[in-house]
Amino acid sequence: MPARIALVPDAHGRGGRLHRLTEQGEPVGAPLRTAELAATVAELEAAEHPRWVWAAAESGYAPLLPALPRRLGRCHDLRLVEALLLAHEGRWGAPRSLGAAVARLRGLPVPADLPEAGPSEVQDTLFAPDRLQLPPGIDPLTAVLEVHADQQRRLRAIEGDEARSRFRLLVAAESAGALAAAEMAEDGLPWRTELHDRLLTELLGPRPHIPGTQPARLAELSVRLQQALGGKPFNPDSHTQVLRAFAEQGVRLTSTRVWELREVDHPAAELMIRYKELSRIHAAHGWAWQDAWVRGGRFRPEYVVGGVVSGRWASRGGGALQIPRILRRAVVADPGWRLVVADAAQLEPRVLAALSGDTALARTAAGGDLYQALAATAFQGDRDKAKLGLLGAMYGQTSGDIATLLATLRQRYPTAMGYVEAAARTGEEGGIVTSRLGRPCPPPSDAWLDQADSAAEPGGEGGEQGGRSTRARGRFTRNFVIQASAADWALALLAALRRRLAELQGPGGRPHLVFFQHDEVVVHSPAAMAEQVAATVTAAAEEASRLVFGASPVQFPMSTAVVECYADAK
DNA sequence: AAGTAACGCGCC
DNA sequence: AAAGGGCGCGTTACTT
Repeated sequence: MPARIALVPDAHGRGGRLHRLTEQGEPVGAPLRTAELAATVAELEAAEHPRWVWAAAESGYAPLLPALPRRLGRCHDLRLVEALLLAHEGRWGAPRSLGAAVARLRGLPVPADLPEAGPSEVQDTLFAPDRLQLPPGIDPLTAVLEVHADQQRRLRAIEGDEARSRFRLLVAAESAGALAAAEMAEDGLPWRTELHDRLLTELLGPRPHIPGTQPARLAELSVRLQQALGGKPFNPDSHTQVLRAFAEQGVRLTSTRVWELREVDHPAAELMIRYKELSRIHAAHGWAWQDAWVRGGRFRPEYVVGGVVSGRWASRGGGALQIPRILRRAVVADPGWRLVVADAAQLEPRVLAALSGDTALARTAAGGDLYQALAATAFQGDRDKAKLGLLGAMYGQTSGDIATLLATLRQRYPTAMGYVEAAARTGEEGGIVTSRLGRPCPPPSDAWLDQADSAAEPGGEGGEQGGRSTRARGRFTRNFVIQASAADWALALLAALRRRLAELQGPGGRPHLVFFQHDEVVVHSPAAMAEQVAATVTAAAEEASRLVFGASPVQFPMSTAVVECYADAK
């Protein structure tokens, strides 16, 4: 039975073409044409459970979703895999569209990737540019077959059995992420506009009738600020004007950051902090945001799989990954439904323990609260110190009182600390580090070189340890191995979870993922199934740990809550 | 008028 | 002496 099916939607209408493939990418039989692509795909999914091969989920999957009775199980997303392979091959600048990939294969001029679509373009699929970027005269299905076969060849050519099988796992997990991202964009996060409204009104005053006007509470704070700073009018949103206003009262600030304002002994400082808090909510997540991003009781952000070099996701529009905690009050399950909110407890230090094979740290990571356990063994029970020290080790921080904490960690956990320090050295020397599954970091870039120029050691002490930019890259690679391996794990979790959720079906409906944020998932579930979903999340986390880290003794516990309102989780 | 830099804050 | 990883996004200030 053929393992894969390539799929290409028609440029117009609901039809498309398909072609069965072997695992290696050789076409089997003749191509199929259908006038109802979604229906045909659904039939083939039920009968053959293939791995679907498409140019990109945006064009190959998202348009089918509304008409598909069930979600698809597996895919190979050519654009995401192309990006992974190009990075693996060290070709960082190269475009990754289907058209670019096929042009490279045929020795044609390689088209640049299109800039990412804005929200207006997303709505307007009819006139959306053809994002496949195919060179003229090349049939899209032919291109899919050629590029897929080439990618399978490149995957087979990866040196080392272990490295190759890990990278294949990465390819599968990244592709599963494409499925999950498209599905979450389709389903949306339950969002109660009336609760959001009420919250905004409590904080800011009623919604201004005239758009662009300041809400009452902000206007009032502006006035009080002005009075507290000598009465001269100034714009509290302008850094320069704020600095000047404070300076005229004899308060010299180097910035308008909140932490700096907190240390200022002047009545205006507190007002300024409050103003910044509220104006941020108004500007970033106020009524304008709601109008733009919430429709039909759902917040529908657009996720960008692999949008961060570490493999973390990014989002486009709506700031999906930066929703302030206070706004979680507006995220409420539908009647008769629950939100199962689960996050991996202290994911990154556990990843460090598993990555480095530090058995002492792994033992510490066996129980519930890793920082507490670490504090008990190494920091006389001081949890804050333990946390600060470990985070410092993972981020490359060396300031303040961190040094003694780091020394303690180095002594207790030489293997783990040696691992991050080796990664930092590799980075400082200009080398490449990779995640557990083989996602590589970018090479030293102009950004780091520029930083070297602009920061050219004004102290003049000369760099026996190298310059600021060298150390910055060391911090980057030090953190990369952990952040990117945590992203590997999170992708594996997501893949395992969506597969397991697809097997659950209750009378009230089917539980589905509605949110994913680095180390946290939210599942919208019929109330009667919520506990089962919680157990499924735990099982998925165990599967992810086994897949990514093999037989490591490190545990990756999920802290899970079943709630109606997102704000009530933890 | 439109694009870019800098700032500063939200999330992990 | 100081030295903290990754993003998105909205604002002002400045450049072209």
